[in-house]
Amino acid sequence: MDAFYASAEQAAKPSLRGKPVVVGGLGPRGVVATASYEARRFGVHSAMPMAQARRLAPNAAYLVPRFALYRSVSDQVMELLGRLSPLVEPLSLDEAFVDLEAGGTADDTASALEIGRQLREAIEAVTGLSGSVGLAGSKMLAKIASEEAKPDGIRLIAPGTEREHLAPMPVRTLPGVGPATADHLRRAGMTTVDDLAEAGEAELVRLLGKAHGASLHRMANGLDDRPVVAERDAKSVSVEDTFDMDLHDRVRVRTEVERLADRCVQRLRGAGRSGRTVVLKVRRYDFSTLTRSETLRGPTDDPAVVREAAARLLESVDTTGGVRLLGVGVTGLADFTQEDLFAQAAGERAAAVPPEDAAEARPQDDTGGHEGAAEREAGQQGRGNAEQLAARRWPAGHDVCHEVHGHGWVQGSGVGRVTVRFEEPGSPPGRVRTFRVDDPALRAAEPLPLVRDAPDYSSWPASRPKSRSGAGSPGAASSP
DNA sequence: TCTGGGGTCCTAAGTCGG
DNA sequence: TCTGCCGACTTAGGACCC
Repeated sequence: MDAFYASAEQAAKPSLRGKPVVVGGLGPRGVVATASYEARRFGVHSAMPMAQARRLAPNAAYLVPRFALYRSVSDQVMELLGRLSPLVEPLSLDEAFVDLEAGGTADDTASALEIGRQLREAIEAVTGLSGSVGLAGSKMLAKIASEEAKPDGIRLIAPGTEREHLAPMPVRTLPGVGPATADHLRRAGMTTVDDLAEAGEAELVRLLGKAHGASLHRMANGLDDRPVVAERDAKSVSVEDTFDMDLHDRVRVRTEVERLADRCVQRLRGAGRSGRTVVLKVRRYDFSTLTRSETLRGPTDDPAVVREAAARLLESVDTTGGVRLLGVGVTGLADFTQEDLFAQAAGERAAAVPPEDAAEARPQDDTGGHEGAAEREAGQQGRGNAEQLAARRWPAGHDVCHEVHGHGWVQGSGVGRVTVRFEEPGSPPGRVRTFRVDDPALRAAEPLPLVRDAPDYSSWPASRPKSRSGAGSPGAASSP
């Protein structure tokens, strides 16, 4: 999907269409998750610190991510992909590999292109958003093709042309080559994929190690036989928080570690899993990051056990100077717990904890990320002010409903006021009104579907529904 | 106002048991 | 019984991806 989060927000908020939109964490340490193509023209891109984005594009709309909305759109897209093949490998909410051959939906370039065209049409019709399609004989090349297709396009790398296609591209194009590896290669005089192919496997292994070197050499030669894997079990579960201000109080640090351990176990249990190794992550004031881990005798999903392991690990970490981020994770996942080993000890420990500390008693904290951390920091230290409370109750970009004015979204809040724009996906750009933050006529609302009365694709691809006007050719598909 | 959150994979060193 | 080797496992860190 193209600029997925930002595009979804533009589809949901007609007044933002054609305007720069930036989605990400809005706290002092937030980063950009997605920038719309309009915002990219100002130089804003994902992973950029939000403060820098605001300097580059001060007039863009800045919104908090709404994962519930993105997930529902993602489900719709994945459902369409599932119609093409049983082998669909999601990479994230907005990207997936599909093995068309295994699905019997395409077996040559012509049929693949036709299916790709139909898919883009279907995605646009069902979600209102544009997606790009890359077609090739391997995952690596399909991914490269889809990058080239963006935004709102389709691209095929024909069999037999792989090497010549890749040769002039920068090494960063290949999956697995990030800033560090690229720098390493550059110092060895290699900047293009062709340089890697010419260097030979032995040289790359010498430079980058066995696994990385060998796989890079194959990739550089256009060879990639990794299969599309439909279902992959998660190998770890973790939660982490970056604090708006560094934590200095050791007691506070410990409290946060225990909270994170509880949240981690909640997620673990939600997935029906247990884990054997507990990992503590600490990012210090100077951004240096260290991890400590402890392997238990058997897998557990007991909050008290994970909490205590994490607290023990914290003992071995020097936090003087301040803590910027804390994280707790569990790896070595299993589908069972070693109750015979843990039930008794954990039971004793749980009985020793005050009931309000039990995981079940925790308030839901599913907004994810540092906003939650910011609120706790402010609240716990008694520095919570009206601004933060308003931002918490009325997050920028979230849906609201007003008794008189209907559906809208929060444009901003502050000084005891919340500003709402009243519009919804199908409506023309709406009007703005301001209310008191505690106005009883105003309440939070669920996101509305981006498309109403979408055509029925339940028998696609065997037969296509009548396309709506304008969706007939890929070039005419609209890009939000 | 520098630098999120949730993951995966790889490497290397140390330990331990056979 | 002593020594060496090997493999498995644990731990920490780094790189990468979306």
